[in-house]
Amino acid sequence: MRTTTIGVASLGEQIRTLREQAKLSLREVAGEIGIDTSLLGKIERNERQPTKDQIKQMSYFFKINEKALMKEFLSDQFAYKMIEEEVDIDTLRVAEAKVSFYKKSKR
Amino acid sequence: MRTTTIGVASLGEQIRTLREQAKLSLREVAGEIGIDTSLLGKIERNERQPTKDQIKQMSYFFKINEKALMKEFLSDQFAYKMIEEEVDIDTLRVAEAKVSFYKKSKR
DNA sequence: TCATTGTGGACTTATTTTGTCCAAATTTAT
DNA sequence: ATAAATTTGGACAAAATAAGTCCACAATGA
Repeated sequence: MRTTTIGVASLGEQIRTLREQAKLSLREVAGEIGIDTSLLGKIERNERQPTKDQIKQMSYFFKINEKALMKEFLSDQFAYKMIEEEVDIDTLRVAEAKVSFYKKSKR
Repeated sequence: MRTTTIGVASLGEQIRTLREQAKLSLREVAGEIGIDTSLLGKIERNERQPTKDQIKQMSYFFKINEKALMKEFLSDQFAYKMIEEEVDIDTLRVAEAKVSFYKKSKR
């Protein structure tokens, strides 16, 4: 039986995995995406957050769904923030309620 | 029977409610907290995000739990971000999984 | 009508974050 | 073993984002 950790990886780790599976170097991918090698390295190590545009470029390059990558990006940000601010997990339930409420308010 | 909207309000709205229930003006509260009247007004209208310190000041002033206000603050931010980036609600489930995973990793 | 309160916008200042450069370390191949 | 390529780390510059201020105007109401 598999452990529960399968499928949980940070955005950076996921990008690194994609690159390694394609057997490409940082330089090759960074060049293609139009960013510095060092920057891509940092993104893979979660030392820098990619911009929206970089997420788009990467999803094109690796031929994966852009929204899926965006989801990884945001869930990562939320998780880091919650740990940093030491709020309990219920914060996410409140956020969920607010999303549907705010969406309704707009109409 | 109550509607489902009870209890869902933005951080700014909640702060405004607290102030109005105390029958205080923007100037009075802002002065006490040490910020500009205009800034407090903007915070109540969600045009500015309060800093961590301001959240602390307000929780002291209105005698409410600081963590609870912080929860409102973060859930608000998450909700706005999700709507802006148009990601689906499942993003929050992923975030939840990541929180427990990252916390375990740290030990 | 006068005084107080709240709003809106333009602008400045501060803070945060990205991105670059380069040198050192690590890995890989010959 | 050593040379070449790859990756990492840190210091710094540049850019982007966000807070905070000031002031004029609008609204409220005594």
